[in-house]
Amino acid sequence: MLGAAHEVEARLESALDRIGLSVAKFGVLAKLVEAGEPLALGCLAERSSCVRSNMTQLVDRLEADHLVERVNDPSDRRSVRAALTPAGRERHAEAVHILEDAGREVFAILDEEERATLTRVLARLGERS
Amino acid sequence: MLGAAHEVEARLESALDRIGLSVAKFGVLAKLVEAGEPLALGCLAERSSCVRSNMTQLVDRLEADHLVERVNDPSDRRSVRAALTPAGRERHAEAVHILEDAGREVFAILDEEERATLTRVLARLGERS
DNA sequence: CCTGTATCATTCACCTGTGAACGAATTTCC
DNA sequence: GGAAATTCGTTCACAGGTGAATGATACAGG
Repeated sequence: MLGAAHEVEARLESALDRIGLSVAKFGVLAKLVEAGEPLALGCLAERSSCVRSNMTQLVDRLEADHLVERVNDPSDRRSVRAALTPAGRERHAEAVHILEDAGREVFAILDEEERATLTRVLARLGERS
Repeated sequence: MLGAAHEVEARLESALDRIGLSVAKFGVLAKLVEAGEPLALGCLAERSSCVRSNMTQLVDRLEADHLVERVNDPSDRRSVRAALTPAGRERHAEAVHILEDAGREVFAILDEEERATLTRVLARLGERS
């Protein structure tokens, strides 16, 4: 039963791979775009439901790709915030289109009612941590 | 939408962790129990839908846990087969009980019709590689 | 027979995730 | 004001996954 999720995830992963992204990297870019301002790594980790050490490495790789930059927070010298670069914003826009296409393709085989049930059921399974 | 799958998987993972197993390790043990005989690593990888290099490492860890043993195949000296140890068979049986309990708990919040739709829909999403 | 070619498991480098331990900075509370 | 607790990001060791390269074996065809 769980294999289906891996299957779908692998599809999105390989679609994003064509522009040098991954689901994890896209998640970070999307949160930065949504916020509209640089976010602290701890905040990004929390919104991504992962541990901080993971976000450290993810931002390392995004920085190596020149999609985000680390900037210091003058109001809290412990904190480091991740800021989108112009390239990062652009890459995110491309990824959105790719994911829309991939999503349509994956769910095309379901009818309207099945999609609705799936969405509702998965939300119920996921909401209680 | 995909977050729900990770949530459910994390639940099973933490349940299995109590007896020192993981979903991946359980998968290998289950395939060996089902086959009733030692299986070549390549065969195990194919049945687990993963690459061979991954199975090499997984069997490394299972062997370190003394749950399986590598045995040579006299009919093909390239091949290495994984054989269940008595401890492996026993651990598998414990895991089956744990997973049954965890599965019941997770799906208890769905009614009969929702479970049926979910099963059918996920099978359709997963079957076309 | 022997020269390719295919297949086996392994190793390596990498990506994504976790948790524990750490140093540095900030709060909190006497 | 200063000691203690908390919070920040990083580093490390690990689990689990991928793909590419490699050496050893098996299996063609000529």
